[in-house]
Amino acid sequence: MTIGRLARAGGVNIETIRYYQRRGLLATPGKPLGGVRRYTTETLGQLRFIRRAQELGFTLREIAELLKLGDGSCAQTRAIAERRLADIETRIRDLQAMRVTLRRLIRTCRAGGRPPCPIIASLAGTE
Amino acid sequence: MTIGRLARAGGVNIETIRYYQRRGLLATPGKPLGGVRRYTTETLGQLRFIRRAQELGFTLREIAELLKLGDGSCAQTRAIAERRLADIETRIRDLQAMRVTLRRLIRTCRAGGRPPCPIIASLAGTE
DNA sequence: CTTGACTCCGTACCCGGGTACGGAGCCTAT
DNA sequence: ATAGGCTCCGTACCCGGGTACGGAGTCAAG
Repeated sequence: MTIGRLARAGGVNIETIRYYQRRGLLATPGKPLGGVRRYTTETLGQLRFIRRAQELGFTLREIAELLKLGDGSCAQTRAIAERRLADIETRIRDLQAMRVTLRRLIRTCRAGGRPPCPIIASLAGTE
Repeated sequence: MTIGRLARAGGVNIETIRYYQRRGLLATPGKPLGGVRRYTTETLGQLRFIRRAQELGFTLREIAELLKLGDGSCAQTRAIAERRLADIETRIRDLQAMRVTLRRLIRTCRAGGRPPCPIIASLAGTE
């Protein structure tokens, strides 16, 4: 399979595949002297691995680590996953705090009369 | 107050202030012909406004809008806040879905015996 | 009136995750 | 055998939110 077909099969841009190769996430197959590189379904599997891992919030750096570890060290893999989970939980908490405050501001704003707008007032610190 | 003091008072880098000026978030006071620009507590207030809005998840582009609207249009301000809130809620849901999956994988991994690692297997699609 | 700290300004660079461009070479169907 | 489509490769650019650098100018305290 050529890079174009690989890209379509994986649902990504051709340039994204080249980018992953540069980042060391995908191997670049040798090309037959002035010819065109060929990819196998193994590469497609790796590409899908990357996309699935991204959907779980792993960074490309972590995905590279996971791919390097392979199936070998369950404990190290789990450590990466646990770091990612901790980070996700922090982000959820931060966003929930934002949500609470925004909801309150919007509610006050809807209820309130004319200016000063409570949202602006709150941001300005002149509440 | 000079830019350095403004930066310290606002808890940001000097370069960040210049950046906000370039982005149109902060006005650049005129300078006295070959002298040094002076800032007032009003600018400090705007700077704090920006940081507070950032903490609520507003982008710099939105903050620029909010500052331009000022205290005038409560309805438009609220519309921006509602868009931000909707976006935050989407992000929370996405992160919660990631969390559920990661937790499950980590639990399975901890429980499981030797390879294949369930985390890797799941990402590889060979579950 | 000099020294040291600060400011000004333009420009370039950082991160992460890509996307775009363009000329040259290859490959396949007609 | 030639046209069209694809690939290769280097390089540059995008987004958002900044940070860094370096030379020249300014300002205040000793």
